[in-house]
Amino acid sequence: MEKQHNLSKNQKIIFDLIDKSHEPLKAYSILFNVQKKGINAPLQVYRALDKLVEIGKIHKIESRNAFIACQNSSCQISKATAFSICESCEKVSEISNTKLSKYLSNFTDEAGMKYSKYNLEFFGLCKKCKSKE
Amino acid sequence: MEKQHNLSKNQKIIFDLIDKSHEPLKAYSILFNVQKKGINAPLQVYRALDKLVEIGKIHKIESRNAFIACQNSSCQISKATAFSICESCEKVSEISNTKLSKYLSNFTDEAGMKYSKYNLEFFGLCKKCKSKE
DNA sequence: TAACACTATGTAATAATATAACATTTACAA
DNA sequence: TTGTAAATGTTATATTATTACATAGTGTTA
Ligand SMILES: [Zn+2]
Ligand SMILES: [Zn+2]
Ligand SMILES: [Zn+2]
Ligand SMILES: [Zn+2]
Repeated sequence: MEKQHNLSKNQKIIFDLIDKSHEPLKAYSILFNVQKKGINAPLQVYRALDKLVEIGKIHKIESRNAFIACQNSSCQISKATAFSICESCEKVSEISNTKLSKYLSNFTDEAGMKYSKYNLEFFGLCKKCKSKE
Repeated sequence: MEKQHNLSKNQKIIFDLIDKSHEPLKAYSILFNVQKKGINAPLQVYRALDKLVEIGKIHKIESRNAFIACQNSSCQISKATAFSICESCEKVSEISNTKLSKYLSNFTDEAGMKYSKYNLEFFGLCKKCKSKE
């Protein structure tokens, strides 16, 4: 049984916006979009984003400073994330590949260090962009 | 035979600083440190950083907005990078593990997409910080 | 040499991303 | 109902990164 996180008002507004979007959203673009709903300041956005990331409802695409909704229902805590990023159209997809996540979650370095978390970003051309070349 | 990149004046100053550092450096901390050498503006730093990243002499730690020298002589182009990051002391090391890099370089997703580049960041506690717990 | 292309530099202004500090309110369990 | 943690509201500010434009150096080739 997964822990149920009841989103607060601001968290819900911001999550809904990200979830409906088909592309990663940046914090200030989120801010702009929710101003009609009474969210006026960057900090209100960042606080909601922090919480949503913490509980795994969204992920931050570090190389883009942007946020997407988790596309992988089982990934309630964002400790093991992998994404594919098209360098042409900037389409981002979350990769959910059991073998990959097992491989990385069990990865141990030379010094015997085991990691509690990872983030992997793959870059290339998506199908669409590849066919246009 | 690897292509020899003769660094320009600014590139050399900034690379030397990063290379001597035992921790990732942020752009504005670099700027502060090279002002005595005649580099006065953010853009001069960012231009040198961009070039150094492009030729693989340094890497950007995306989750930290910071830069470290490549610790892996064979990685002249930064298309396949992996790092371990201590969440307590912020120590960062570049991982050079042939199996891992082969696994990731050959990774193909469900849709058959192959990637030309990846960046992986592992998080956890380094040896030192673990023993202090 | 002269013409050209390319890379790098210098400088000012500004855009984009993110956090600090403080006051108040809400949710909810002991 | 009282204590505590979480969330909110607001202002100001810090940090990270780029645009725009002018100039200078480097190397190649006609
Ligand atoms: Zn996810
Ligand atoms: Zn694409
Ligand atoms: Zn490297
Ligand atoms: Zn540590």
